[in-house]
Amino acid sequence: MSSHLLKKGYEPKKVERRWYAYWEKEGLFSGEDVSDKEPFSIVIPPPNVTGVLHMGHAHNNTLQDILCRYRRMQGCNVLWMPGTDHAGIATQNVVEKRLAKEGKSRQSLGREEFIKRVWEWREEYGGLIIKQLKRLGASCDWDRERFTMDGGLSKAVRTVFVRLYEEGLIYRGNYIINWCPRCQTALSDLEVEHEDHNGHLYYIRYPFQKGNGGIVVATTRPETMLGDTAVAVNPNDKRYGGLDGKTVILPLMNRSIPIIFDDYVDMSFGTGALKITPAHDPHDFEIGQRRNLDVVKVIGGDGRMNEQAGRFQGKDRFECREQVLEALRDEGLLEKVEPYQHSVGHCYRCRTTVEPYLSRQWFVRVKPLAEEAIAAVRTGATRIIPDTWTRTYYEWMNNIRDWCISRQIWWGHRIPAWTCENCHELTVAIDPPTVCHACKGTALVQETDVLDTWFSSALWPFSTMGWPEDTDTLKTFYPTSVMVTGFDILFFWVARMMMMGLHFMKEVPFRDVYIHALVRDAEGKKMSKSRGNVIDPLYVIDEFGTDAFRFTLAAFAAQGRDIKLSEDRIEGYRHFINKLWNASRFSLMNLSDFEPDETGQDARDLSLADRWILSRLNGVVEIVTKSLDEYRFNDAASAVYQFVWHEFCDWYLEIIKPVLYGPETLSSPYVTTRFTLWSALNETLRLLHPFIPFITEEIWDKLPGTQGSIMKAEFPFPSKARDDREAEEAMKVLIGVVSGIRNIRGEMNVAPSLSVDAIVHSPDKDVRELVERHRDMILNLCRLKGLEVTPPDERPASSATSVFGGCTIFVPLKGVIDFELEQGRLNKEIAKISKELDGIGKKLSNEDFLKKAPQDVVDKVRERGERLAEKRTRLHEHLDKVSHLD
RNA sequence: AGGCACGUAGCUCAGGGGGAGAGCGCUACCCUGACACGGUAGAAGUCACGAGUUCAAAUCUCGUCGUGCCUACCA
Repeated sequence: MSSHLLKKGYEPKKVERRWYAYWEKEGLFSGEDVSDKEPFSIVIPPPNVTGVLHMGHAHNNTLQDILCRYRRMQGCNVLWMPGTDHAGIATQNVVEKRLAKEGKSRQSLGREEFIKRVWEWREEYGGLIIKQLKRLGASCDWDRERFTMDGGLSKAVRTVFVRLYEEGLIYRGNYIINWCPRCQTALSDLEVEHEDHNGHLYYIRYPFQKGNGGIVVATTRPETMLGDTAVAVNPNDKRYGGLDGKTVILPLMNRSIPIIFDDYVDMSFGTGALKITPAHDPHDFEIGQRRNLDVVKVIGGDGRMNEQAGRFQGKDRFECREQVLEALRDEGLLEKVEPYQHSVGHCYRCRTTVEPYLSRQWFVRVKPLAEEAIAAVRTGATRIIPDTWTRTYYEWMNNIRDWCISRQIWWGHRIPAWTCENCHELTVAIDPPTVCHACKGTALVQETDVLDTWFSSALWPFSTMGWPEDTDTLKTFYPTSVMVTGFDILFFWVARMMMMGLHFMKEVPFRDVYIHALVRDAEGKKMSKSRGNVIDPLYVIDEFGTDAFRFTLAAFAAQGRDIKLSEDRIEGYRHFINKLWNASRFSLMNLSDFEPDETGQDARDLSLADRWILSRLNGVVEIVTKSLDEYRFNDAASAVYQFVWHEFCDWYLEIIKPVLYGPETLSSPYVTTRFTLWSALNETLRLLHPFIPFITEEIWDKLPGTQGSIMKAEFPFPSKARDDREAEEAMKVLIGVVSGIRNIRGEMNVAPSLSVDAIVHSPDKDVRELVERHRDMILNLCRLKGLEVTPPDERPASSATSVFGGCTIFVPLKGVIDFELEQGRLNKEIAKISKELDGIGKKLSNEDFLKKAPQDVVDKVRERGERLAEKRTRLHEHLDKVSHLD
């Protein structure tokens, strides 16, 4: 028997590198475009090219990998489509920062040169996160790696744009959009993050043009008053009756502006008078449209006041606010200032306060698209899991507003629209047109804006598969099986993929959407760089190994609850990996010369323990399979953890040691035990592989009788035929007896080195025979020197007692028994039983319970009551004896 | 302002109408020939609070309190 098969400690680093390279080399991650096998596909939520792997990615991709490896082993044709996202604003920011270090700007380079630099940057650094995903063990089909700016995907983007335009679902127009003065681009509503802000409500008097007095308006943004073109009041507001047709003088600007009546105005807010700035507020804009008001833009794209702002021109908008207030104070027009909390929008990329800004932009009319997307979930074509998110999805889809898709940046898909310099008509086309569609003129100038990055992301499930070509990949793998993602991009991405998928593929992009939780720090706070509480996944992998990390993530991935992660918790699961390693090491030591074929399968005469462990294994396989099918990763992980540690290691391995250590290697028990050990380990490894791919492959490789990668082995499947209730029931009895004896030893302070005797009384002949037949096992597990099994008989003198099932267990402790200790032990047990019996008694004496509860429940309670009562009686008897000298 | 989720052992969380569970931590003993990243045994909970439904509630309903998150065009 040799012990060099596995090293004493598991060394993840080398193992991980070796096996990942092997898997890649052997092409084990490849999906087949044409295959008879059942397809299973996932498209990866593409990380930003600028990204580095964070906990969110690690969690997200671990779950996807578990699913992919699971399905692959089940015989599916699996495609896990990988790739990255060009992340327009983020990437542009990164490259601009680098340029700044060289003393350059994107403007100084020019558009074309700048784009070239971005591509160069991408070549050099863009692959970082892909490498990191590989360290996680991600089994993506890397040969298919996509990038949202690739030629094929760009073609898909242009195709979609043109078709939507032609269908009237894309339009261009002047509207108030969210503008980031730092990024100098429009943002969609979703890209604005609202935060509560402790500001002020300023009350400003606008004097009447004629006569004395004036009207007081309230605003949080006094600088916008420079662009006011009206003051509105509610027509029902008695305070302002008779002001119709009156005008006021706009302070500081000395413009005369009308007082108008509009239902929109809330009488109860402020003074009931609302200043109207159509160019800088979405509602004001609407009112302005309705009432044909002038539009005066006073803030420029850079966040500074423009030439319309009079003497404030050139000032930053916030600086201007202070100066406007100062000026109003000087003129005595600032009536009062109140502290006021309101929410302020910030750019999700750079945190700059967003400016509502009137400009010409491109929009998608999403309502019609959203209707299809709502219906798809309602009919169950796509399931959202957990179900609670369905409501959120509907809520958002029902209230959806048009999507601003144009961005005034350079990095991205340039909008395929050309303006004719001659007739100013737009020509929209997939490929650059040579003539204007209207006047046939040839002087065409392309739109300079690019598309929102999410526009191309929305096409990801089919653009990555070759659309608009009609490819085999699409035929085989679309719709994808499941989208695994966090709720933070449910709207940004999932909803939009639904809309685009349905519209262009006429089919949902995915059957299931599994929404997982966020990974937080140990205190439940969101991990963020500024907070300094991030745990770097790569550090974790280096420190604890990928498998321990993955298993932790799976074990904590309960639906609907965020994961609070700390190093301690990962360390705990490293112990599990180590346990598996050592159990395997032990097994391999005893299987070194084992050949599965040499054991006649039919001739096997399995021991009770053998039958038990195989039956239990079947039970775990059932739980794992069912749990993974329902995306309950934590249930799967804890079931397998429980089995490996507390059944396979704690009981099975301990039970079989004497057989393996014994001299009789030709005996039937030796042969069958080795066979069972081998099959159980073999199956357990396959069961564990999706969660912890590296260590299982390493052990698999060393396990006799296995061929090729474990990735190609079959995932275990549960079978009724393998359920062995009889063996499980019998083992329950033996485990109970062993635990009873151990309990006595432990509580009575019997030194572990001391061998004692035990006596088991049972009125049940079958139980006696069972215990008798496994006396060696019990002797060994309890360190006994003798075991006697008899029908209930005279109670052995000077002994401690334990009652389990029908058995009464005695451990004679002549001379060493501490009567007080024993009494305490018995009393405690009796008290526990009595308390339970009280409850049961109450139930059984309740007429209604007996009448209305289902019969099987009544029977069960009654039976349990009898059992407990009997047990208590026996304990009482012993307590009596122990109390009256022994 | 609305909406959603969550309050179960010291900590992190499963469970979801009929016997309160796990992991970590804790206590005692043990380096027994896979593993001290280990073994054996043990202690520990008014299942947030209050009502209701029910023969029966940690579990279902309503309310209260607390904690998180999301949405929103409250000047």
